[in-house]
Amino acid sequence: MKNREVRVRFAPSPTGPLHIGGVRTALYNYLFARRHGGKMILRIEDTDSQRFVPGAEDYIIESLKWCGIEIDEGVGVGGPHAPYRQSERREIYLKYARQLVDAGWAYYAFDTPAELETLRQEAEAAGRTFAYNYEVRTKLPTSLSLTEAEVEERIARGDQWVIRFKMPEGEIVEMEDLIRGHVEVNTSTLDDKVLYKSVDALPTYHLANIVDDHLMEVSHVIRGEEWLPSLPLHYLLYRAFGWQESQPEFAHLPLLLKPTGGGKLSKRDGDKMGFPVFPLFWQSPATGETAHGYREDGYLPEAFVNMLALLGWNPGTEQELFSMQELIDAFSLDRVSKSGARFQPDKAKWFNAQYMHRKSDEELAALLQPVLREHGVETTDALAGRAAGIMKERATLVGDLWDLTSYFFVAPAEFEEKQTRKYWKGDNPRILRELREVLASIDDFSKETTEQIVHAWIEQHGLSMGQVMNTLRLALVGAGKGPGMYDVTAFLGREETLRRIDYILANLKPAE
RNA sequence: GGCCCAUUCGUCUAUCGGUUAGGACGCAAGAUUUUCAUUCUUGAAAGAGCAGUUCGACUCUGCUAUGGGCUACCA
Repeated sequence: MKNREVRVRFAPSPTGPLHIGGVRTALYNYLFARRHGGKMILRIEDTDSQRFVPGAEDYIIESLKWCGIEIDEGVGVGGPHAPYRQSERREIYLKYARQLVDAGWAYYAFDTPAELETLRQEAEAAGRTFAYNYEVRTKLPTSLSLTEAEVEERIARGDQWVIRFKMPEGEIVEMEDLIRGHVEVNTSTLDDKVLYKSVDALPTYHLANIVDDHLMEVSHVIRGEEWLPSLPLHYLLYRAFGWQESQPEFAHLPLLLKPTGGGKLSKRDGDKMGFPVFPLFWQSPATGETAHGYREDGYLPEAFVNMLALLGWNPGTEQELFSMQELIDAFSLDRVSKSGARFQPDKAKWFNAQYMHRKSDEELAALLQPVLREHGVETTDALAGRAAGIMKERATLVGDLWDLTSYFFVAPAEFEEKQTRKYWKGDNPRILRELREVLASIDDFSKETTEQIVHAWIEQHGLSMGQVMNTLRLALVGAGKGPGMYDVTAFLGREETLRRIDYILANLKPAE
């Protein structure tokens, strides 16, 4: 299928919050679509009525929106192939399942769980692995072993049934994966997967997925590696339907692994090691259980997306910081790696810090204002931006901004003990009193002028720079933190600077 | 157990038969410094093992080992 319109889909199941692995899959689909001028489809695969979780769909949509992953077609935006929620497409699938039965590619099965269990135990007793395949299907009540009349009767009287794919025996399926290359599998090692179930009148993933991808004219299926084992089934389904001509190309993405130990990344890892595995905060409607999200934990979406993009893909250059547009321009499936990528929380922080450092004062004001309000501080955007701008180099997460800038807005009422012990002793209070008079005489309280005058005064009196500056820092900040002192004095202005000095002189007893 | 996929510094990765195996995170040391950071410099740190192909393998092939995924009327 050369030169056909690129149409990709992200097709999550609404069984809970979207995991960052899922976000990455969505991102790669999006980048691929945009890179090739194609369409990005969002399809909700809610064919498991048992595992449906209310709110999960909204969560998915909001997560993608936060990341800047735009949907061209699908749930929430509509499109020519609507509906895009599989539960709303249920009447479509039975027809296709029956088509397969009629063509001899599938069959009705009436077996009960008990019957299956008996066979499973027999197999185990004989030391064989149980699989529902060519060997066992003839031993069970199916449309292959029953007469047509019997089948019709069972269906008519309301027996539960499923339609299973009749997996061929001893055939080599040859497949091509855009990331992994040539893969082949012997069908004898596969089993007869359920395609449709009468209990809830819904298809299983395999059927719904193939039918919808075909109907929605999907050109490339980009999904997680956990789907690789079912690729032969999917190939066979395209063949059974006679859709080989329009069969999409496949790309199976490497998995995201735990930071330490083995296995896929899971929610528990995040809780245990203190980093989010979800893009947004989540609260389970059933248990009330909550989970951290990158957004609420103070990560910027650009940083989050940048970090995720580089987990399993690289541009082949040494560039590490990418805007979404740069990612789109550089993205290519053949630079996606084959092996699983271990998630690294430290790197996520590093990326965020890089983006924090690059924010303008205006952008920072928008980030800081809500935090300030939370702490009861009312100030202008200009001031908030200026304070954040002075301190942004020290920030990793958005939330760091409060601790970094609070003293610009709130005068210290208490003084850090360590700093007090170190600097509020000996001659220092007296020196500060003298410094107060120097400062009081300065008309132009700009950073440069103040620095010039104070430094000259320090030199003239043969004082220690460290002693004077840190004592002043204690007075103005209340602790041993903050930017250069003249940033603080200039921001505070003369009146507030003097007020804070008077306060410490009047209220803090020198240490001994 | 069976099937499939994978395997370069601790981690993410570059290398597409010939390189002093490069970069980044993290770590260590140093410089800067008025606190805390930032920044800069430097350093330690890798081709799973064994065969084979080849003049020459990290790169190709096979086996082994290890890791991972799948093995539901879940996706």
